[in-house]
Amino acid sequence: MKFESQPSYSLGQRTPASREVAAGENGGNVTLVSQSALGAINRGRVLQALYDNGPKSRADLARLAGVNRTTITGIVQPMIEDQLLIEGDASPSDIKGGKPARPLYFNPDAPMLGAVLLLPGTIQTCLVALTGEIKAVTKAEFDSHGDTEAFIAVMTKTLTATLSQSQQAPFGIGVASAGMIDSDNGTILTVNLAPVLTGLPLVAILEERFSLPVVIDHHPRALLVGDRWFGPGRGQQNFAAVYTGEVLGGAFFIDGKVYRGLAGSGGELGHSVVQIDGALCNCGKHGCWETVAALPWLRNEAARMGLPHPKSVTCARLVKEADEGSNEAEELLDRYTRNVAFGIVNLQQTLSLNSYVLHGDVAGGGMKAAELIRQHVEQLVVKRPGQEISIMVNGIGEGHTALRGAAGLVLSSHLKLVI
Amino acid sequence: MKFESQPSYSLGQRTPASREVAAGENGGNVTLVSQSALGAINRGRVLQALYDNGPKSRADLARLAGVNRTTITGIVQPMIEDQLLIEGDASPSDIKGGKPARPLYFNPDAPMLGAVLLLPGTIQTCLVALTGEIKAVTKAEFDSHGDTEAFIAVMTKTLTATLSQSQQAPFGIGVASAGMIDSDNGTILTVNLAPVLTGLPLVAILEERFSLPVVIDHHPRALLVGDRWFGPGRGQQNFAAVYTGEVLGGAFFIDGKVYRGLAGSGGELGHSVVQIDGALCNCGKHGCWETVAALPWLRNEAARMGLPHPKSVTCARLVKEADEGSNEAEELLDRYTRNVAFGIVNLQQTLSLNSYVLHGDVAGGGMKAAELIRQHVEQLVVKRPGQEISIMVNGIGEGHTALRGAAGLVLSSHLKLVI
DNA sequence: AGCAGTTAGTTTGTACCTCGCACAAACTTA
DNA sequence: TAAGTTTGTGCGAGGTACAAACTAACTGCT
Repeated sequence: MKFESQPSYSLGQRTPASREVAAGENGGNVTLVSQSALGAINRGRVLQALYDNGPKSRADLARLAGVNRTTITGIVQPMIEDQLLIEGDASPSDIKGGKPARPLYFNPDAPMLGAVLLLPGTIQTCLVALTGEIKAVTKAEFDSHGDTEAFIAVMTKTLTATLSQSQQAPFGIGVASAGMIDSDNGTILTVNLAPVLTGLPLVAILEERFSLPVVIDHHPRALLVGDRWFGPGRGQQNFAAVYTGEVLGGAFFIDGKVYRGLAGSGGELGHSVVQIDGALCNCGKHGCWETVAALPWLRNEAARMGLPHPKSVTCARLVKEADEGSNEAEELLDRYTRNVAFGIVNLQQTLSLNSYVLHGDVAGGGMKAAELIRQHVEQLVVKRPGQEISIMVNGIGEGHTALRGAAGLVLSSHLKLVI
Repeated sequence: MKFESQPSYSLGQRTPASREVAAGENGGNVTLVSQSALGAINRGRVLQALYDNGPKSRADLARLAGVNRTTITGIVQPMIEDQLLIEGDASPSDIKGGKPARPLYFNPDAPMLGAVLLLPGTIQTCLVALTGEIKAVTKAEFDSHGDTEAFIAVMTKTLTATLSQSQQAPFGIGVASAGMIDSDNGTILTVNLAPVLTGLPLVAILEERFSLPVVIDHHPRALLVGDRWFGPGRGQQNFAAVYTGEVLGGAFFIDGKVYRGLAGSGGELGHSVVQIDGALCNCGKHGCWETVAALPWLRNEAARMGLPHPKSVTCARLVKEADEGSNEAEELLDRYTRNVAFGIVNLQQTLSLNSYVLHGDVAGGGMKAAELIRQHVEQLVVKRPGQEISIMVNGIGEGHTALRGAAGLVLSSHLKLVI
């Protein structure tokens, strides 16, 4: 009676409406932790430790988690029987002798994760393996100003095309979307340039059509999660993802949890002020970070300085031209990275996360841009003894990071990592 | 065998070294939650719900926490027998009839909390009742540049004088200190103007002398905790405390937890940049928030504008003079509050906490200053539907809020609110 | 006055979780 | 071959929350 279609250890519901349970808050302000919740939490933590640290024996996991070996056995055994985990070949013994350990890791044939990237006019879907490998990519376009039914039809068709390429059903579907997202309620609030999506309860729709758990979050947060599970943020407990491009955005991983803020806001860094009464921003205010560290500023400055083809200037191009000996490019790159640094400095002074992963245009500048930014940040931040700031780059094709992040959203909610 | 000198439900150890347990991290990155920890967590949450919501019956608590009534009974009964809680008189029945509820609340005769406020040259100690009432205040001075042993002697004497005024031992001792504090290790890193404190492992010292659990944190964080337990932040899950004066500082309460950042840094808002290449700051950088929203700026501007007695200008005085009809005061007040607002705006864009409690000079300006700041923030922040920002003032004598906060630190760690 | 209906709090039994102990299995070293 | 070491597994103990069923106490209707 241990193995029905539902695994006995119930990592995450396969049914819809898991969202309400996950939310927890029931009008009051505190919620007690029940036994079963505790079990789910601990099972999730074991899996996360396994994921972050690579194949590990039961004994290692016990040491890592600071618990009894028997506890790990109890947690892990049903997962092995359920084919989620597999036992590797015995690794050589310790130098002092002893029974050789049997490392555990995720079964390569375990279910994958469904991922959707939703940008104005385009849908991209794929399957992501637990290793981060991306498979069965399907792309489609939709009319941003069209009919809701039409959009849902395209969405369903695209996702079906992807999902049908796998034997077994995925653990769930993660959606990364541009615009303002209410991740608590699973609805898209507004997307500039794609009015058809306004107010769409996408999670409910997809859960109903595919009978799988569905999660949604906005684009920068997906990048963050992608970093956490499959990128430079793997295994880290505190870091921020920073996106630069036509707009600026960010998201934070704090104390092992994605920070969402109230109603999923938070991380709207582009419109923090770095220049009181500075240049006018798209948002109607003055001196936003976005006015000095996004691509429009870069194009403007390139034009002002007389650089060639200022309209298509990017960080990557500046780095290349600077390497080829252009002083103007070098100078502009320095000012650009310094301006980007100010936003990171303010983040550092506020949250002191110490680690930052760059995405978008500035990530195109690679290690050179990252190093310049790091130097500027170091200069502009108040030093604390023993504090080291690291700036990393996620240079993977941007769509892929977001897709992996969408998959990571599923992983996070499936592993019940949020208490 | 249920009631030894130790209560059977073990809310927090009375012995030292509880700190190591609380820290949890054991080299690895995840730690499983054990049953007993779960019990402590839930007991803490019940007490917190009780504290935040005032006297409540078992049934109400169960509804509030979303658990079974029997669970609440099980949690609450030993505490009643242990005299921590008491059962009030039966309150009138529901309109539909039914057995009248017996509200529970904290026993007024329950142990108190020891509190210490440590500023350069002065020590202040007191006892704080669970109601927030402050008793047995003792003050002393010490030589900031003197001998460590001498300081410890003064400290011990002062604290002893306070503690001896209570029949029963307090739950623990909380210390709020100026300067840079490593709250994880319980040591003072550095205090400008008081070199004698540099590197002092104060928590270990006090735990050894008084055999009580001791916690320490820095001043802004104590203000935050004071707000959370005894001030306008009571019952809130997300808010920030902002301190203005000769310097600026802040601290955050995020998702029901005090945010500390790595090694207890975080919240160093004074040196976030609001004016790229702006005025030179004490810290050696340019355009820090502190250069436009702290008292030195205010004095400077007052002098520049020819206001009377510019060296002693405060927010409180500006409000008074503005109310008496001074246009210059009105104008300067507006600019001052606008400058303060920028820091809050950046915080809001980053963390989206929505609630802010003011302390220090600007709190002296009372509701008028708060309302001005609120208006500026509203204007400068990117609006999100349904989002309302509130600016509150904690006008209690500043020392008292910090002392209550120090006591609140004990309460937080005693109630094991951090998972 | 008596009874049904409603709510509060308790008793009892059940299920779940982690832990410590003891033990078999498997390997190294001497 | 014997001793030492490490891994992984039963088993019982202790702690925790929950559901069902019960008693207590009050309201309102007849």
